[in-house]
Amino acid sequence: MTSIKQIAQDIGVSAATVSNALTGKGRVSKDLADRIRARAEALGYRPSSAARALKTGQSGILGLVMPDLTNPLFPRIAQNLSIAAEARGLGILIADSRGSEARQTEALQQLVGRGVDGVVIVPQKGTSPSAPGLPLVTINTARDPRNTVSADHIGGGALIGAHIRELGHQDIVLLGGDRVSDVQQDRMRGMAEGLGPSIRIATVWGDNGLAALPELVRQGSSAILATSDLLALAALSELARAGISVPEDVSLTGFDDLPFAPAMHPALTTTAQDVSAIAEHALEVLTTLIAGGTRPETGHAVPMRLVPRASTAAPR
Amino acid sequence: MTSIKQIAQDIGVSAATVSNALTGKGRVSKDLADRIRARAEALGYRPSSAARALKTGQSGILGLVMPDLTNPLFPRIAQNLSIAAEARGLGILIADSRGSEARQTEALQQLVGRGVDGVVIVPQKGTSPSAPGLPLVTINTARDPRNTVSADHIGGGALIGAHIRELGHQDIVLLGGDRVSDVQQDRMRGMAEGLGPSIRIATVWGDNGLAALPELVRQGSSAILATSDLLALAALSELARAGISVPEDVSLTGFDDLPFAPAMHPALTTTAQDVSAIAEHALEVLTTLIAGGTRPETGHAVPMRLVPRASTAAPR
DNA sequence: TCTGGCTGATTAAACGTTTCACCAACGAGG
DNA sequence: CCTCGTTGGTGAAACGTTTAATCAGCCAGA
Repeated sequence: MTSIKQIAQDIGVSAATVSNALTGKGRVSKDLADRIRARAEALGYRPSSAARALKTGQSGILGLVMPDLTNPLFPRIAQNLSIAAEARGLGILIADSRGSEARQTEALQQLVGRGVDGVVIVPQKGTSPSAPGLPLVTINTARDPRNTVSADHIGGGALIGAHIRELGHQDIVLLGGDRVSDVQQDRMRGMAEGLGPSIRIATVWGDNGLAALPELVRQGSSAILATSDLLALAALSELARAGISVPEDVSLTGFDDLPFAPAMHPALTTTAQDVSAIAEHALEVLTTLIAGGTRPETGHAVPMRLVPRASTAAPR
Repeated sequence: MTSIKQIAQDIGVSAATVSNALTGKGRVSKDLADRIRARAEALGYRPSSAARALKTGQSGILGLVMPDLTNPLFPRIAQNLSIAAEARGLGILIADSRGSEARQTEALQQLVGRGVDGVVIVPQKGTSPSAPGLPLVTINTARDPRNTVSADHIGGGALIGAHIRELGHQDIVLLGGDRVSDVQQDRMRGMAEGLGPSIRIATVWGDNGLAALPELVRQGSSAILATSDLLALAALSELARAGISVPEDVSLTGFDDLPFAPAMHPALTTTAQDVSAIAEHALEVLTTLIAGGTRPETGHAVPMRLVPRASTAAPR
């Protein structure tokens, strides 16, 4: 354990001077500062984060609370957040809110107990958590009044909707997985907007919805728009079982461009979100919040991008 | 900020007594201890982790280094590790080693700089990182001499192999994605073991391998064993393009039981690993290591489980 | 009555930084 | 020669815990 006073003793100066030289804060002659830095380097000196945190009240660590790490999108958020944090010299402490809202607030408490400087949270469906006195940014959906940044789910849905409309489809099925999710609601709303008024739209949910797809296609629906890639894959399987082929008999779209989307057959038309931009913006807001800045009054929506592939075509 | 001396002052005792009462270490009368705890509770007291870390030299935080969070298995490791850590009152700081080995050692340095008590690492393919003086456990494959715990990839492969053998297949294709990966090598070895000696086995890799599949099936191969679910999905698409159907014309298996495996058509036969058991064991070893204990001389292999689904059947 | 051994609590130092107030030296301006 | 501002550096306190050493009572046994 090389400490600051080790260096001070070696060089023959006071500990305060070493601290000043290393942090560049006080007044130290150029020459002496160089010698101190050299000695620190030679000793492999690492400042004790604990001591620094104790004195300054800042730990340099941010918390990240996520509902369920098994959702394939969240790891990407975590990764990009971690990259963005590192660029700012910060660390990321993870906490899993595992389904329940109670667990979510507990996780938040845990993090403050560990002395994090701020928190990024992807809230449980339908909740808007907050912690008094703790800088906190939310990644959710524009619908959440507390939201700080999110992908533009409505815009992404509109992209899909417009794509399908331009192909000439007139009779559409919207397939959702979970009514409670704001995100999925927004995607659906966007799809409806993108499709426009003169198109017939049916909306179905979950497993019942999946089971109903073949019958809907037989009744004339020519495109199925799912609110997630996983749902689209399940739909594809359901259709295959019924002898319906994509995109010949019916077009199919997903959402999120998960790793398996291009590997499907046919490759899935979907929309991708710029997760790194989301992470970057979240951290930008969070750091200004920590520095005592003020939260932007309105959430920021990062545009999504259409990824057209083989699963969509003009109707027969 | 309620501190320990706030409580001490309120009750009229010394700070040391409060500390003793709260940690249960020194000698404090039952009655006084109760009053102190009550007051602490009322004030919403949270001990300063920084101060504690400074004094004790233990931060209560573990580091987790992973090669690439987008690999769908790693989030599950992270999640289970986070759960196991929390049960022990520890936190998890994540670091992404993003592909390069240089980045990996840098991430390790970062973590020690932040004062973690120990590290769990999933090493880059082909590397065996270590950090002097830092308790460290590795989740990799039995082949790595430094490995601490892993799924039994060989055993999992054997499970798949035996399953296929029992169905009566005689001519098999093994499909790998990446020659460098120890994990994939082990899975292949296990498959070969499970299949036994009297069966004809061809091995192909990556995109070239994928492209060769239809021809191999036409030449008589009746089962394709992939080293990952994603690869299996890609294979399924390739076969569909060639008009080959699964499992009628050829059986197909994956590895890992990712979320999309049951949603495929046909649902994919695969093997699942007990990630929570792996995480639990990793943390068990790490905590004893931190407590000054000694590392078990040999790595622990957590058995995998066969998940038979519709993508495998007897050959025609 | 003295010794010794408990019990319950206190004192003070220490962990490694940061930071504020202070100081010595020095050259310049009057 | 005195004052003043600047430069380069030191001293010491403080952040909130933990912990070893100490101490005041008190009771039991000799």
